[in-house]
This record gives sequence, structure tokens and C-alpha cells, in this order.
Amino acid sequence: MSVITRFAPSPTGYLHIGGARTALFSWLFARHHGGQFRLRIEDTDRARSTEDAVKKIFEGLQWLGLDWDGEPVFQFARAARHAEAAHQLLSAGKAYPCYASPEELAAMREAAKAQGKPMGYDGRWRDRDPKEAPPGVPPVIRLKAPREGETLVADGVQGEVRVANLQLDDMVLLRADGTPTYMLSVVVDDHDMGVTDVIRGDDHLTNTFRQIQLYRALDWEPPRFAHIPLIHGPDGAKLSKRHGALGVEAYRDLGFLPEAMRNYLLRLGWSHGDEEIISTEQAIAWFDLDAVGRSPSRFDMAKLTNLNAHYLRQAEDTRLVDLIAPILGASELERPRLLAGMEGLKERAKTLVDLAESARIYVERQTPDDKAKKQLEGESLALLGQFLAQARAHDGWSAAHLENQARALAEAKGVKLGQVAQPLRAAVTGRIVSPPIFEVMAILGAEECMARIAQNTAITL
RNA sequence: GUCCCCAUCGUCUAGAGGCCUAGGACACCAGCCUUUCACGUUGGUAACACGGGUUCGAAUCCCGUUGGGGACGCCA
Repeated sequence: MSVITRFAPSPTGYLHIGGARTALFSWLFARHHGGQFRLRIEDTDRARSTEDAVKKIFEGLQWLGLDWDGEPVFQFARAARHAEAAHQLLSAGKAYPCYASPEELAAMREAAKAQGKPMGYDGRWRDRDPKEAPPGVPPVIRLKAPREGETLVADGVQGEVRVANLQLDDMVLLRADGTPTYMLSVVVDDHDMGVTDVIRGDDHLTNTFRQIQLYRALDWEPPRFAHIPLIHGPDGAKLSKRHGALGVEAYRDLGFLPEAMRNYLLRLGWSHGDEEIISTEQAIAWFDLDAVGRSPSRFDMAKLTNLNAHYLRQAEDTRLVDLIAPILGASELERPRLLAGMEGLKERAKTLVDLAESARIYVERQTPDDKAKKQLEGESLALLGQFLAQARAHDGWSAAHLENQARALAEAKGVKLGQVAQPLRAAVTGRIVSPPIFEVMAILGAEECMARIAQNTAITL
């Protein structure tokens, strides 16, 4: 049977980093095995689900390059089907109505805790005659789960995990208003969608025992499960909005490339020997569950940034110009300069935001900053003047030509090339850091350079 | 409280009993390269949580301790 995986987020917020990795792993697994990767929106919590969140999830996955097969399934639309499964269990005697009130339930939990027993429903309506039901109380429907033996999960990542059935209580299948609970919905949907491999966060591991009991009750074959460890924040605590749990679009806005994100997320919890830089094609070829680690990992911005710098250097110049143009508001006229300068810019940038910032020198004239100003006084300024006088006396404005002249001047004056280049850089770019200055000057052209120098220094030509 | 999972440099990890004086990557420090910065390059600091076993031999297997995490909803 061909592999079918799914990613099943609830649309209560953006697609966060943990969800993104889960989606990536499921996607890679499906692609590796030539199967399907499907998307299901778990929107049964009407109060918390929003359309905006659904949109954000779609956009997040698209940005990451994780394409899904077929149409997304909206879980709420299938509520009737879920309820049908519960009623089927009810008539088969595998489920029963329970009339316990919320207050009773709370009391049960407290009592169980006090006695050192697992917290949960005590099964008081399990074998009770429904005729004893309190009048006017709509019941919930609970699964009549096995009280003996144990339930085993043969997990693709965690190995064999088992728990005594006594630890598990009779879960609610249908709420008092007749709507299905998450546990029921997931099982029915995964079954109906033909999901063969459920890859999800570790936080679902204990749910899995209950879900397997449900599969058994419904006489369905459970899928294979794989629970991947959670991602923690830099402080080791659960990932919260405070540090890493931003939506993927936040990382996009921070200037990260999707391929860098994919590579980073892939290496968080998965490895292939000492490989670090892994293309998506390579990842598809290599990815499998046996190389997924079992321990949680921490989110490390520094490593993501490093990877991003790598992919930035690798990226096509035209693509990068397209990506930074909106940040810069660069007119069509300036695109040729950006394109010409991109080679030199991109190897110095860590993020698209950095890149855009450093690219401003090609887009607009900059007022010298404080450090640049220091290069435009005294001895430095004198050297600059001499360089300009010399440059003006010769024809040609290529990077090589300008550099040769600067070298000649430096040699004649017995100074280092930097002493000529730095004032020049300051006058032309307004900064003390930039791509090679002669290259910058060549791209800008003589006219623009002279205008900037005149504007930024007292030198008149 | 009950149950489940986890544990190698600061971080991500390699390691499936001898190949480990524990390897790589990021970060950090120092040198080199160099018109600045970055890249690149050379070197360095830095880890098997602890305690018991098993074994000729343990980072690797077993048990315990400690420390993290997760789950116990008519949320998903």
C-alpha cells in the first residue's frame, strides 16, 4: 500500500515553528516513499478557529514549499460522519451514555489524586441502567474501553511504548450537544482519508493509546505512528511566543529564505551522519524515521542565521533583487545597479533584511554616519583629494582602473591601500563597510560618484 | 498526584560493546588572507548527568537516582 501522511493543524493561530517541522517531516516522508501528503484543518473548535488562521497556515506551508496533495479536508464539515461512528459503537454496546456532571467529574479527579490513582473518569455510568439517568440531563457518549491488559504503540520514533489500560479512562466520544470530540474526529478522519503514517508531535503520544483503543472498537486497522520530539526555546522551556514560537511568516519577514528554514528544521531532530548542508532533493532521498532523534531540541537562531547566509550566497542574483526590491522600494531604474552589485552584496549578508540595508548604497545617496565622517577629515581627506585629482586626469572608470590608480597613489605616498580606499568608501557610500569600493564605484558610474563626493566632502572639483 | 518520554561540547548532532586520547556543524577565542566588512583558511576552549551492575572491554546493554519534557478536558 502506498504511503499517505497528513498534517493536521488546528486553525487557532499561525503556523508555528514546531508545526512547520512536523509538516516538513510528514512531507519528506511522503515524498521519500512516493506517497501522498495531505492537509487537514482541525476546525472543530468553532470558538477558537478563524479563517485568518486557515489562510496563514496555507500561506506558511506554501512559503516553505510544502505542497499538499488533493484538497484540504475541513474536519468540521465531517462532524455528521464522526457522530455516525459513535452511534455505531453505541448500538454495538461498545459505547455508553454518561450523565455525570462537570462537578462530579471535578470531584472524581480530586479524589483520585488524593488516593494516588490516575486522574480520570471512574466509569460510574459504564454498566449502569440508563433508566437511572437524571431527568433533563443530556448525556455524553463514552467509549467502553478495556479495563484489563495493556495498550501498545509500536512507534516509528519512540519504539514500543505500552501502558496499562487501567491508566486510561473511558473517553468522551460525543459531547452533550452531540458534537464529536477531537479523539473521535481524528480517528475517523485518518481512517477515511486512508492515512497510513501519522507523524506528529510528541505531545500526542499519550493520546495515541486512546486512539488505538478506538480503532480496535471500530474494528479498523490503526495506521503506523511516529511521534517526533518537541522543539524547546533557547532556555530549554517549552517554546513560547516569547522566543522561537513565531509564525513562519515572521521568519520570512525577518529575512530568512525558505530553503534555509527547511534545512535548519530538518537538522533539528534528524541527521544523516555529519551532513549539514542538505538540499531538499537530497533530503527527500535520505529522509526516514529511523534517523529521527528521540530527545527534544532547542531552537537556535544563530545556526538558522548561518544557514541562511549560506543559501543567500547561493541564491540567484535576480531572485534576490526581486526579494529586496519591495523592502527598498527600488525603482526600475535602480534594478540594474542592484543586479550588478548583488554578487558583492550577497556574500556579506546574513538575512534579506541585512541585504536590503547594505544595498541602499546603490539606491540612494547616504549621509555619512559618524564613523564615515572620521574618514573625511585631516590626512584621510587630503589623500582622497589627491586620488580624485589623479583619477580625473585619466580616462576610464572601471574597477580595475580605479584600483590601479589607488594602488599607485598609495605606493607613491608610502601608505597602505586601505588609507586611500577607506576615505573613498566613506565619501561614496557614507559608510565604512561596503562591498569592494572600486567595484561599487564602477557600478555607480563616474557621474554619480563625483556627485556624492562633492556632496559629502568639502572637495570641489 | 498518576502515567509516558528523554538525557554526548553553550546549541544541533555523529556514535548501534573494542575503530573514541569521543567526530562534525553553529557560536566563541586566536592567527592567516585582505581596500573595509564578510567569505575562506589554520588552530584553540568545550561534552558522554550521577551511582550501581553485565562484560576481558561500555558513551553504547540493564537497574536505580537526579534533572528536563509531555499527557491526564464535554480543547485540539
